[in-house]
Amino acid sequence: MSRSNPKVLSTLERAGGFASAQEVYRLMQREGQSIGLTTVYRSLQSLVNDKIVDVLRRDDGEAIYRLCGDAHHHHLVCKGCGDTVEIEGGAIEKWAKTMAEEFGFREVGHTAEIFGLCQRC
Amino acid sequence: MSRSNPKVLSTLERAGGFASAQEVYRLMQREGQSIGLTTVYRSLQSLVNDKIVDVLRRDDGEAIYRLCGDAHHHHLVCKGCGDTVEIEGGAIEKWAKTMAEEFGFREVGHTAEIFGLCQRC
DNA sequence: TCACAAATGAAAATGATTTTCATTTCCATA
DNA sequence: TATGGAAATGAAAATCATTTTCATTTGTGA
Ligand SMILES: [Zn+2]
Ligand SMILES: [Zn+2]
Ligand SMILES: [Zn+2]
Ligand SMILES: [Zn+2]
Repeated sequence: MSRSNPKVLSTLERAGGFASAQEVYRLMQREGQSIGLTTVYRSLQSLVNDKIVDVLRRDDGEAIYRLCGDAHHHHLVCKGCGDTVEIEGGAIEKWAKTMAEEFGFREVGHTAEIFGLCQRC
Repeated sequence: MSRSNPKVLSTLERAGGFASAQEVYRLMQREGQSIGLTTVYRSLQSLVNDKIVDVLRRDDGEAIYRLCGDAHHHHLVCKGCGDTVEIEGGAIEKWAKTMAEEFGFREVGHTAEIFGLCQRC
């Protein structure tokens, strides 16, 4: 195993605590940092092992890395213009927890997103 | 778009209603059915569009297709073995509706999924 | 300084999925 | 029945994220 390159973590933070390996890599490139894509992948994997970040999957299958302990929230996204509202998910948090307990699941996470057409669209 | 090849659906059923495109393809090959991988992918996609199957992601990113009833529901998925439980989402339905109203969104849909480790894993 | 382990990254390999495109199968209508 | 166009098919190539290889560089303690 290898240790995580600290610049990868700080870039993930700067990206809003939520990005794919490719996105972290491109962001670092744009900022003029010299790093290899391989190192980005290895560092993110190492952060996952250390439980410093979570890994989820986008709908298209790309892995996205999420800083743990980040202020957890959900999104309301407009299908028309892409406008996004960050929303509180209290009801969902409870629901996820209840369901997981009921079926004996551990180390539980969840995804939830609402999409529709905003007033302007 | 194209219509689903009926043999793909019946193979998915025979596979226990839960398999990846590659697995459906290999199964059909083994059974001596002549079909192209492309057609398997297209048929599964079409079944997803028609809401006859759900699509989820394995931990490794591979898409798995799952036959499901037409009633709206959500999933509790094991990150370890892929085992899936269909669950009721009453709390979520209400939450999505409330949030959408609050922000004036129309034609609203949502996604929600819980993942963790099941008892055996 | 030296030796050795860890870190790095370019390039190649992998593997699922999508795209291309030429061919075949259907089907409605004359 | 013949025929023209639309839909379906699949082999091969392209795509794209991710992993593996491997040679090189860097760091560190003796
Ligand atoms: Zn909008
Ligand atoms: Zn939540
Ligand atoms: Zn399990
Ligand atoms: Zn729902």
